[in-house]
Amino acid sequence: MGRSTQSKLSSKKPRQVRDAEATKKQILDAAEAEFARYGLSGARTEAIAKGAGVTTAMIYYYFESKEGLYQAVLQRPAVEMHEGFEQLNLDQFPPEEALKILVKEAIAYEAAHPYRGMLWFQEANQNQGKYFKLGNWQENFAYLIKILERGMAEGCFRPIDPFLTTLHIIGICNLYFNAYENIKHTRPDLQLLSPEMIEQHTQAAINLILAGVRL
Amino acid sequence: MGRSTQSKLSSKKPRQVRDAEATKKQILDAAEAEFARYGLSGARTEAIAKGAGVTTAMIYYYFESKEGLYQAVLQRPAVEMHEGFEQLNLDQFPPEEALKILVKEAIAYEAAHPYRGMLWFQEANQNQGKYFKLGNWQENFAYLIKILERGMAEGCFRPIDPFLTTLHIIGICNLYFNAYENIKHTRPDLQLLSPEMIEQHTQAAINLILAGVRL
DNA sequence: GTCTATAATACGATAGAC
DNA sequence: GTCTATCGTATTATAGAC
Repeated sequence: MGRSTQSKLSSKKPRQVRDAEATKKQILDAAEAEFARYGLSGARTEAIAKGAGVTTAMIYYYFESKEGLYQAVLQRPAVEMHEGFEQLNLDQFPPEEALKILVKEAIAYEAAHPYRGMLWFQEANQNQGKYFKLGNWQENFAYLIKILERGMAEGCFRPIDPFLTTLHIIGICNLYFNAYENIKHTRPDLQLLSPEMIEQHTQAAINLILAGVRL
Repeated sequence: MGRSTQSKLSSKKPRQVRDAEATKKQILDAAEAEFARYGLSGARTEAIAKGAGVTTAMIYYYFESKEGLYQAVLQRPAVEMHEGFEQLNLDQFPPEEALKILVKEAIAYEAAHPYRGMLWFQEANQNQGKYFKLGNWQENFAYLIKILERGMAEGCFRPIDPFLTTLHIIGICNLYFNAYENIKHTRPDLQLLSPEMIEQHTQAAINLILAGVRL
C-alpha cells in the first residue's frame, strides 16, 4: 500500500550533464511537486531525484539535506510573488481596480504553479509554519491588506476587517486549485483546468469579492 | 530530520481495557489527526497507535490495513456533515437566512474539527480524490448549491455560477483553519483560535458572502 | 559534477502468547 | 481484545569511484 505511482507532471527534458545551475533547478522543481504533495517528512528523496533525473546523492551535494532542500523550495515562491506584485504598481490604481488586478494576477499565478498552494498548507500543518516563518511571506499579505485599507479610507469599500478579508480572498482564490483533484469528481462534465474554466473562476471570484467589499 | 515531535492534541484519556467500540473510536480519532497532517502514505501507524494509546497490532485487528483505516477516517466527516446539514432544515428559511445559517454552521464545524479540512486536501493531492470519490461528499456540496439556486430563482441573489460560488464560499470558511499554523506567525498579537476571534471570522465571512451574492 | 554501493535506521504488517 | 517480538522492505544519508 505504498504511494500512488501516477505520472509526475515534471517536464523530464533530457538533462544537460555537468550543468550545476540546470541540475539545481531541476531538483528544485521536482522537490516542489513532491513536497507539495507529501510535505517535508512525507516526501521521498528518491522520488525527487527521479523526478529531476538525477540520483539522491545530488540532492545532498547541492542542498546538504532534505531539510535544506525544503527551505530552498519554500523560499522561491515567496520571492517570486513579491517581485510579481511589486511590478503591478498597485498604488497607481484606484482600490477597486487594484483589487481586481491583484486577484486576477494571483489566480493566474496559481494556475501556472498549481502545487504551490499546497506547499503552504503542508508547511502549516506538518511543521506549524516553522519554515514559513523564515520566509518573507508577510510582505505578500501586505499588498492585499493595503488595498483594502486604502479602499476604506477613500470611501469606496465598506467597513471591513482588512486582515480577515485578506484571508477570505486568498481562500476564494486558493481552494479551486488545492482541492482540484477532489472537485473534479463532483463535476466530471467540466474541464476545470482548461483556460476557459479558469477564466470563469477568475471572473466569478472577482465579482464576488468586489461585490462583497464595495460600499 | 525526522518529523516534528510536538505534542499531539489528542485527548489521551486513560483507555478502557477490552472495550471494542471505545478502542475503535480512539484509533479513528488519532488516525484522523495523523492522516490530516501527513496524508495516507505519510501517516505513521506507530504514531496513530501511540495517539490512541494502543499498539499498532490493534489497527490491523480493527481495520485490516492502513488503507482500511484511512477509508474509515474519510467516511466519518462525510456522514456527520450530511446529518448536521439535514437537521438545519435549510429549505424552511429564505435564501439569505439559509446561507447565513449554513456558513455559521460550517465554520463552527471546522472550529470543532480543525483537522478535517486538511484531510480533504491531503486526499486530493496525494490520492487524486480516489478515496474521496467513494464517500458521499457530493451531497454536502448540494446543500449550498441549492440555496444559491433558490436565491437566484427568488430574485434575492444576483446571477452567479452556483458551483463556482460554492467553491468560493468553502474557500472563505476553510483557509482560516487550514493555514492557521502559518497565519498565526503573521499576527502574533491575535489569538486566532479563541472563540471571540472565530466569531469575528464568522461574521466577516457572512458579511462578505451575503454582500457578494445579494442583488 | 555525477554515479554506485552500502550503512543505519524506520516502517508496515503478521504470528503467536496471554 | 490486546500485547510482544519479529520479518522483510523502504528510506535517508554518506563514502568513494569516475
